[in-house]
Amino acid sequence: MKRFKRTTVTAALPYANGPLHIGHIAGAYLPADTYVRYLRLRGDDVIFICGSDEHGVAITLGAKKEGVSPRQFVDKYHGLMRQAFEDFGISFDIYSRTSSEVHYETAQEFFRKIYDQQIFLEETSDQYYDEQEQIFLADRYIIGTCPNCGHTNAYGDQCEKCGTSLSPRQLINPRSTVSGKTPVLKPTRHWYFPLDKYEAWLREWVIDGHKDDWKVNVYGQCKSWIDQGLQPRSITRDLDWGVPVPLADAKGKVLYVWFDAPIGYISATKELKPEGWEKYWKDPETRLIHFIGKDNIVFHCIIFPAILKAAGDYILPDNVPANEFLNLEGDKISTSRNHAVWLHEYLTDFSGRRDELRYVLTSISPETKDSDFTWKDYQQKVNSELVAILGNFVNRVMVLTWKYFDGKVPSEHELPGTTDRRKKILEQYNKAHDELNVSVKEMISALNGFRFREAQFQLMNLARIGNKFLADTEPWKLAKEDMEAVGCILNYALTIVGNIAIACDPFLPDAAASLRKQLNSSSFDVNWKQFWIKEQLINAVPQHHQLGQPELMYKNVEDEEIDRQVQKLRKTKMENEKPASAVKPLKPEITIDDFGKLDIRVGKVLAAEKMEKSNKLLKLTVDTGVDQRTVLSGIAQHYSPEEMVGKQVTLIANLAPRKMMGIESQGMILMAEDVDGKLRLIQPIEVVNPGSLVN
RNA sequence: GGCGCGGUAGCUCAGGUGGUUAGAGCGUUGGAUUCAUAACCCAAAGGUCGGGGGUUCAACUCCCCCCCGCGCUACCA
Repeated sequence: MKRFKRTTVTAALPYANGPLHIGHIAGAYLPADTYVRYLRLRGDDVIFICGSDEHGVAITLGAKKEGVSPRQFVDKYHGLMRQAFEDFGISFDIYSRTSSEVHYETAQEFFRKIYDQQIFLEETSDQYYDEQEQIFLADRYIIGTCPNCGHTNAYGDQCEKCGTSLSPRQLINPRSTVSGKTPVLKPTRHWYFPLDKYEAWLREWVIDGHKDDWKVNVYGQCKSWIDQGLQPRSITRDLDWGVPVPLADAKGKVLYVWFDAPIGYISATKELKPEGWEKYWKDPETRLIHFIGKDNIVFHCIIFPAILKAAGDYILPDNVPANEFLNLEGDKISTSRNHAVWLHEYLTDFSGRRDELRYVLTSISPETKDSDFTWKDYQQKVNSELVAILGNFVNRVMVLTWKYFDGKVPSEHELPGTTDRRKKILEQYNKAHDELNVSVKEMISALNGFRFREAQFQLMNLARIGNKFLADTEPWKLAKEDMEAVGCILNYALTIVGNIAIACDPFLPDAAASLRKQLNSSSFDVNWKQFWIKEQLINAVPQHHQLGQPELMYKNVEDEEIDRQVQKLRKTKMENEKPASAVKPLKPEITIDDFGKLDIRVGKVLAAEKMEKSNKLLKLTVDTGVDQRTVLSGIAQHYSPEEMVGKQVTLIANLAPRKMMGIESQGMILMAEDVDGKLRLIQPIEVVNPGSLVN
């Protein structure tokens, strides 16, 4: 394995439009923090970079909704997230933001650097323009009727109701959300990054170069992207919030958020180390690691590396340990539906219990597949693992040492195996020692491989072995006959406790602090680094040392506490379900003349077949009375081709034809949409002649 | 529809290049114990390894088909 001098660790920049929830934490920040803490303890040169991602249309839209400026809007959420991270103990070296001055400079410099090499493509295309406000409308600023489900407030990039991804031109009756007016198409110029030109290079770097050291989910996702063929991607937008395109003739253009956001890692590093930042990004002996969620894979493994490559002399990520998603009580976490455990709320409701959340989230870390957080599970893991195994073991050893030796670490010496009892103790000691060293090695190897679940399990194993060692040697029984043996046992038990204090630091920093206090270790814990270097048990606590007072590290989570949380989630769920079943409001009034424009008539389906390569479209041949024509209809999930044949249908016959998937559709079949989204055919109650008008 | 990842005990997960009775932790049940936050320790029960074919002397492990979950992507007048 290649040796590196230093490591740059980044955690995905959270988007500044809402608070943080446990999904964010489990996905990126907790594994990153654990990893960084481990590297620091080992004495490595490491920096841990993060910050708020504050640009993009969603921010401007959110600001507008709250009636504040984008600046005020991001200030609020940046502050909130920053505080929550800090309160939770995520140990960033810097938590910056993309609205900072340094970032503007860095991002513009990047653009210029690539621009000057004439790598970008420039292209003019038609986009919707709001004439009243005199601005081009980004996809999110246009709403209209969703062509799929008929939802009247679908966004230009996606319909929130049916989840369909859209382009603005697909919307029926597009409206600007800024003025409410109908936008017009107008040409605008943008810059594109020619990803396609980097395909061969990416293939070599990712597909050949990282087949074995990247996680399969990450590798597979990249391969899928590259194999599908890469397209040039537009990297600018018409917007007044963002990093301005640094060109004389680019007024009103800003860098597209996905281009500027990852550069934020570099800006933040500059802010942290104005002088020495370059070695963390340009020295080939620096290892770059991105911690992200799976939604970010393509940006960090394909697009950003290509940009770094284009900019020249930057290092590329050595690994991108992306996690899958965390669910909550069996459902997806959803910010908009408020189905989430918010970090800042957890920290209030469970004050002083940061380790508990860290522990549970790491133990269910979605490393290989989506996982599920439940409060019941949280309670069980805290009570039966943190309290019963770890906390209890430490407490037993502390209490015993105080009881028999007034809190003074007993002498460390070889126990002569002069009696059967002592021979047995020696056996138990050897057994425990071997097992402990195996766990230590496996823990460290798991940390190196970003397998934090496994690593934490091995940490707990130390306490498990410790408990068994006490049960096997039974010092409380020996106390009546052989205090020398008791001393040896407790000396070793304290060694285990000391090594746990060292080992738990990356995972459970509060426990580590408590243990240092209980062991009163400030005079000797500088030596603890050896544990990480030797990768084996060390003599962590010197003999004759005076211990501190025992303290309980964890307390049981009571039923009432988790009941309250479960109730809270249930309540928001019920509130969410109400509006979902509501009937849609009336559309604006129209005149009889508006209605008269529509040619609605009854037709008969002569033939029906499934459209190839589409899971929603049926291709219908319809007898309209005046002609036979082809109509494509998005009903394949509601009706099979067989059951459509021979059916009478109602259609709009004078709708402008539209080509879909290579075939022209001449008309639109009318359907009733039930509250659950189910589509049902509209038919006359008796059979009528094909071509009968509907008035 | 295409592509990617996943589907192993109640829960969370291990199971390089196929090979004896499929493992761990937690939970459950029983036992033992009292130093300890009714914790710890021991033992047991519990799985047709998503389903169906195939290759093989032998498949959780290889191949094909199907089903389910998640994601990306196309498309939905």
